[in-house]
Amino acid sequence: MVKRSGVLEFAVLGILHEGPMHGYVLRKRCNAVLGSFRAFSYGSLYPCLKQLVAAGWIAEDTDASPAAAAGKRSRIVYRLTADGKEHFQELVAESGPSTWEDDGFGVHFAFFGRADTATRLRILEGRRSRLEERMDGFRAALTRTRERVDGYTLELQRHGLESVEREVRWLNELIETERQTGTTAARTTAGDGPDPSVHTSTT
Amino acid sequence: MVKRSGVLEFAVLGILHEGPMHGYVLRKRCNAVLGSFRAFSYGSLYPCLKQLVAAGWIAEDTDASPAAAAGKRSRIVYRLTADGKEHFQELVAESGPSTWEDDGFGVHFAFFGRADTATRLRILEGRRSRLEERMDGFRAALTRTRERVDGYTLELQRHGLESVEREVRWLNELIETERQTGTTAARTTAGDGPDPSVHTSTT
DNA sequence: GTTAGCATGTAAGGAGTTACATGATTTT
DNA sequence: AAAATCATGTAACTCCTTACATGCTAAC
Repeated sequence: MVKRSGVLEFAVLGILHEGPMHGYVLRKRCNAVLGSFRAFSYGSLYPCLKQLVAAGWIAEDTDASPAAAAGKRSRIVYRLTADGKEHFQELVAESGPSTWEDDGFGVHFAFFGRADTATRLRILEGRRSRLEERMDGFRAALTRTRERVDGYTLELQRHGLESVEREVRWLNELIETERQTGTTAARTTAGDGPDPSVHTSTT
Repeated sequence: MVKRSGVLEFAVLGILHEGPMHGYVLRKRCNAVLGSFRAFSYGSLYPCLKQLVAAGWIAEDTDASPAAAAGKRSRIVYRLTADGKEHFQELVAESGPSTWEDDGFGVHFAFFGRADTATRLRILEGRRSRLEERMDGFRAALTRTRERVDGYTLELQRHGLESVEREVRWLNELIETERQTGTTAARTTAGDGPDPSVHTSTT
């Protein structure tokens, strides 16, 4: 029983908003969108797709193109179901711990355009308070160990602290923008209606 | 067969350089040293310790303190063997992929003081070239998708790029220092002789 | 006609986590 | 004597990767 869920599931549902695809292109599209944050292998993608079908979030249409018609192994085209869209909206709005992790946040953020302003604000603020905790941790470590640790550990902690501080400033800007305008930074259209983002395109 | 290796193994061997300890304090010390980069649970620590014993990198001494002498479950004190020290030196010098990962790098860096200058330089440069690849990835993504993606994805990529650039600058400084002095930033004593770093202390 | 790349999958394993079980020792 | 916390472990599960197996189709 190889259960599957989490970040890959989320990404698949997110990508499928662009329209029906079969596994192969889905993975490419996925790795293109998530860019440098995460990459998935077929070994996890295909089993994940099956799970999502079983759960009812997506449906498979065995390719109806003329080329298929024989008894051959036709390509399977996956599309989002209504339930899947709904489920995705729940996931986007979710503020569970995984969202605050580094990985999880990158992926979540990649589909931010599909959440509404209130959700976005909540997620951004959640992430920020997580980072603030980390900052405290760094600062505590820095004062605690300043004398009895070698220069490298110190350097690492300093660099870590500065990175986190930078990200907090970034989040502050985003939160500010979000508060003022609600919808300036992006074309905001939550999960209904025609796609707010890219459709599969020639690359 | 629950195999174990990698970053936890590395951390355990690193920490045990400070002196013999039993599992409980080892984990605390570990999470203290690795601070905000990584935390381990007992569920992975204890099995890992057994593996390390089986491999001969560490040895267990059933606590010889007077309190134990009865038939009770005495606390097990782990100490590094000579083989273990040797193995750790190999691991520190290792430039395998996991070292360039974010997680792996933080942990590796935390024990940098136990590697020699040449090794340190190699690792720092390896990390840097990894980051440079990532930078290229970000830049490519930024130009590729500038028009057909919503503002959030763009923001994310920009922030990501800047973070990586910052880290590259940081690495450059470290590499520079390392090249000039070899041993200014830290009290450098590679894996022999008495400990270069902290001994178990009251906290 | 054979390499390259499209397309789908499975089996085994890796590196951990959570939740649970248990018992010893110290503090209040 | 009850509560906290020290101390050691196991079982089940998570979520993904690698390596493998397979077959189709387009390009050279």
